[in-house]
Amino acid sequence: MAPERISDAEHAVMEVLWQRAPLTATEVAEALADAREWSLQTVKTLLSRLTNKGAVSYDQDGRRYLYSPILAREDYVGDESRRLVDRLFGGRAAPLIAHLAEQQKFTAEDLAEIERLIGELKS
Amino acid sequence: MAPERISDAEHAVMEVLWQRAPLTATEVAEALADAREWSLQTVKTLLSRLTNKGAVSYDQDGRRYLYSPILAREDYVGDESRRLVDRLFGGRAAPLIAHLAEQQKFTAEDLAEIERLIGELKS
DNA sequence: GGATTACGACTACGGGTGTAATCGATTCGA
DNA sequence: TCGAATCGATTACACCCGTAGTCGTAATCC
Repeated sequence: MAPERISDAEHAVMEVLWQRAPLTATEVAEALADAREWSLQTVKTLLSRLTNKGAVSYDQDGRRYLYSPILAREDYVGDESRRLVDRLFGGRAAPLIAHLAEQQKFTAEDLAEIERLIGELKS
Repeated sequence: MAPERISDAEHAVMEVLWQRAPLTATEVAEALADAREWSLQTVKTLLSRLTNKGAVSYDQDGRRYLYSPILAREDYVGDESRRLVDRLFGGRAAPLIAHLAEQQKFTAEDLAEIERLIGELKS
C-alpha cells in the first residue's frame, strides 16, 4: 500500500503525539489549544483519520482511547524532505542548501554547525 | 490577498512554463506527455486554474492562448522551502541539512559545493 | 435512578484537487 | 460549403481536507 499522506492539520496532531504519548483525545486537544483554535471534535476527527491511515494507534483505557504514534517522526520528516528535494531540486540537496543560503536563512551558529557536519561527512 | 497555493499537478505545469514560454495548451501537454499521463483537457483545466490563481497569464494568439508564468520559480521554490523548514525544523535550516546528510548521502561534489557556499557566506 | 456528561462513531458540508467530458463557437480541410 | 477538428469555457464527479455537529451508549453526579 502506498503510504497515505498526512495533511497539514493531521501533522499538527502528530507533533503533539511525537512529543508526548500516549495521550487521550482531550489531552491532545489541550496541547493544541495554544497553536490552533480547534474544537475537541475537530481533534477527534483528525485522530480518527490518522488511525485509519495507520499513522497512530490506540490502547483502550476504559471508555477512552490512549493514542500513540506509529509513524516515526524521522520517517515522516525524511519523506517530506525527500519529496521537496525531488520535486524542486531534481533530487539533489546541494541546490536546496544554496537556495536557503541565498535567502539568508543561516545564522552564524547554523553556519558553524553545517561546517561541522560537512567535516564529519568528509572523513 | 494571501498567495494562492499551487497544487502538485499545477506545479508540474508551471515547471514546463518555467522552462519554456510562452506556450499553447497543446504544447504544454506535449511537454508533459512523458512525465504524466494526462489528457489535453486535464492540462487545460490546470492552466485555467493557474490563471485564476494569478500564477500564469496568457496572450491571445488568434483563437488560442499563449501561456506564460507570472509567478517566478525562485519565489515558488523559496516559499515551499520555507514552508517545509518552518513546519518540520522550527524554521532553522541546519537541522534540515543534518537530516538530508544522514539519509541521502551527499556526493563528493555536493560536499565540495556546500563547503564553497558556506565559505562564501562566512566571508 | 434519572439527568447530565463524556466517549468514540458516524454524518455533514463547503472548498480544493485530480482527472476529465461536454458545449458553443470558430476555423480548416476537402 | 459543410462536416471535422480545435479552441477556451463550463460542468462533472469522486475523493481529500478543514471544521465541526449529531447519535448512541456508557459513566457519573446528585
